[in-house]
Amino acid sequence: MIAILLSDGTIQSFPKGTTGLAIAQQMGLPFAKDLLAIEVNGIVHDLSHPIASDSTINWLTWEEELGKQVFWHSSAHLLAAALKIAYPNVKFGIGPPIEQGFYYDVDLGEERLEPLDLAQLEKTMVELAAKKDGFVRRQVSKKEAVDFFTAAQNPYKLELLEGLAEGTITFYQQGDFIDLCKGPHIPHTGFIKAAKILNLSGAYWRGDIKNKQLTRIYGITFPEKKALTDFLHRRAEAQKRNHQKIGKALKLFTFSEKVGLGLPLWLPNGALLCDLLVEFLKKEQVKRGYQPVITPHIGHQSLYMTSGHYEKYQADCFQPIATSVADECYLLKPMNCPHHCEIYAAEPRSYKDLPIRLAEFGTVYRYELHGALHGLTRTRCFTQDDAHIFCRPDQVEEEFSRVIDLVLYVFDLFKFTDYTARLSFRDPASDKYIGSAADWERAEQSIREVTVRKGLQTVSALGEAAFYGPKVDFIVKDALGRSWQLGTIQLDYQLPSRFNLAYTGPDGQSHQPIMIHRAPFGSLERFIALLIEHTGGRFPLWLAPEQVAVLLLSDKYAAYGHMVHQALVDQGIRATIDVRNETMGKKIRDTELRKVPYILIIGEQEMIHQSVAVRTQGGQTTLSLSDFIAKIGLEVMHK
RNA sequence: GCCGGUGUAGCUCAGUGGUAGAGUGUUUCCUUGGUAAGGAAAAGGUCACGGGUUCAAGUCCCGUCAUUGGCUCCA
Repeated sequence: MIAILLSDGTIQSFPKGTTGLAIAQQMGLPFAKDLLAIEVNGIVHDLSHPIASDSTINWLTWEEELGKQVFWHSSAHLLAAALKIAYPNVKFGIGPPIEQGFYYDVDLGEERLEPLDLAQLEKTMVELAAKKDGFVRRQVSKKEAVDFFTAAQNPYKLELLEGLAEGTITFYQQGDFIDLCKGPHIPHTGFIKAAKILNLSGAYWRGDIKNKQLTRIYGITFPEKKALTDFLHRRAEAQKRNHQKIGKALKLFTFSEKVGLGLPLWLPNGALLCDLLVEFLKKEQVKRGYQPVITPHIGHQSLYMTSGHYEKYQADCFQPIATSVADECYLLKPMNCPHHCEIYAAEPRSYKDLPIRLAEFGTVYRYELHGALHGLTRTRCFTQDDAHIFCRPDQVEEEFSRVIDLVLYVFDLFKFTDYTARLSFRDPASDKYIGSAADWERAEQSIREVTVRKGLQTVSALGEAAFYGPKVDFIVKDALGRSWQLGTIQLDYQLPSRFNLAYTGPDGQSHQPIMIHRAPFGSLERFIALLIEHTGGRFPLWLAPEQVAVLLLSDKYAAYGHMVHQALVDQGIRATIDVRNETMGKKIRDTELRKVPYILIIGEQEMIHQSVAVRTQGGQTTLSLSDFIAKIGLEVMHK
């Protein structure tokens, strides 16, 4: 007998080699029929997996994330089986579950998937699922596996097999369909009640651009039809928060082919938003000891050779700008740091001067790949809320920690509560980095210590570091769940060395400062895009391009209405007045669609009492004009 | 850059080979109103662009450009 520690904390004895399914049935669990898989000592297994020794178990159903992952992984197999019926010559790559569903990378050879085929695929999947075929696991020898996929003429699975050791290779079969797979899977296909193919894309085999591009089919499945309907509904709702749609509706920004790809044009409302954010952060940075600097949009090409940016990112820069002087070349700046390094170098620095924090809202230009451009989140021209802190080694942790405070302050203010702080370290196997291993070790260690001390919840990512140093990136999701890096803090021992930056220490000797690159917003464009998606365009009062709209019930009250409007404008409130010949319902609707925080209705009652009828999202109330002005003044001040 | 989708009025979109459409916005007129669409009229189009097939192309085919969903990249 073995002892099983159940998720409710009790311990029970079961025969050695029992399975999750057997335990659940024996215990008569009410949710036994919903069980998808079992976690044994932290590892997810099939319900039919024999448990050999004392273990801690955890039941997995659709309600658990891990359960969903197993469900979707099995669904990928179901999709593959359906594909195999429609395209007998299809060759399979990999088919993992993802955060929302799953995909399968397939090589369709000469065939092409048409949108009409997708509906058929969904239908086939549901039909196959209804057969309730079990997912049968079978351990096979490497030879058998190689023979199988050689016969199937599948180079992808053969390549995967090369990386697998004898004794670890398993096949899963449901119905007629057999796939190389380590599992685990749900008991049978019958759990899958609804399927949707979401989209198609190209995807390089093993993520390598040098490899063949396969067709990636994204899909999602559910244990109930209604869950699929709900999912599609939520998705459609999320799409309404798309920053490009709202940006157009609220006249925030636009793009013009004639100006150029990925070059945003800020309309008055959007420009106001930019200005307000810049003004906010400038004030905040003054409080925190930053000094503003301004640098040109171009710089000598050689400047970027010195920094190393040109060597690394030549292809991602706009072509160098030639002048009438031979061999003279300027680069549209892809980064602000080299300029800031030269400002640091402009005068001799003492250890007493440090830290020096140079801040600039610097606009940079990067020639992003055509296919990578994406609204305001990926542009070829964007403004970084950039600053570079030059400090002594003994100041690194303190400075780094202060920057974290600033980033968190900003995120908190804008209610970006659901972010990931990613420690981006180098991949020791890669040669894309500059600088000594010792510097990197020191820098990564510092970042680890500071983030731990700040109590920041972090995830680590190897290979995500900048070429000159490790960083902490603050990542936020958009309406559709795509991740975008906003804030970033980067530690850099390399540029100070490349630019020969120095300060005189207490010992009278020359020392090299350490640089911290940081940007709480990251880029204004991207930050605003995420702000739009998070607020649905309903900005906090202090940021709303139009804060108050004055609506006249009829032109009989025009004189009072204009007086109210002017009083608001005089107080620095962004107010408009609607004098159109329209019904009140119409004016309110139009104003609500512009997501104006406060609507003032002016009619006879208001004129008599020198008051305003205030309509907000929450409801309506009547205030005296002066009380209203005082109220929103306070609201703006407290953000 | 690569793989799919899409491109029709300022905006949102319908239009499966036979005279270019709707809603909304704009302009003008009527209506003078109490919390999300009052009524009428007018203006508004090189159906992204270029080729091809056809008696005939917004519609079918090819190419280009843009856009969108991904892949790759992201200092």
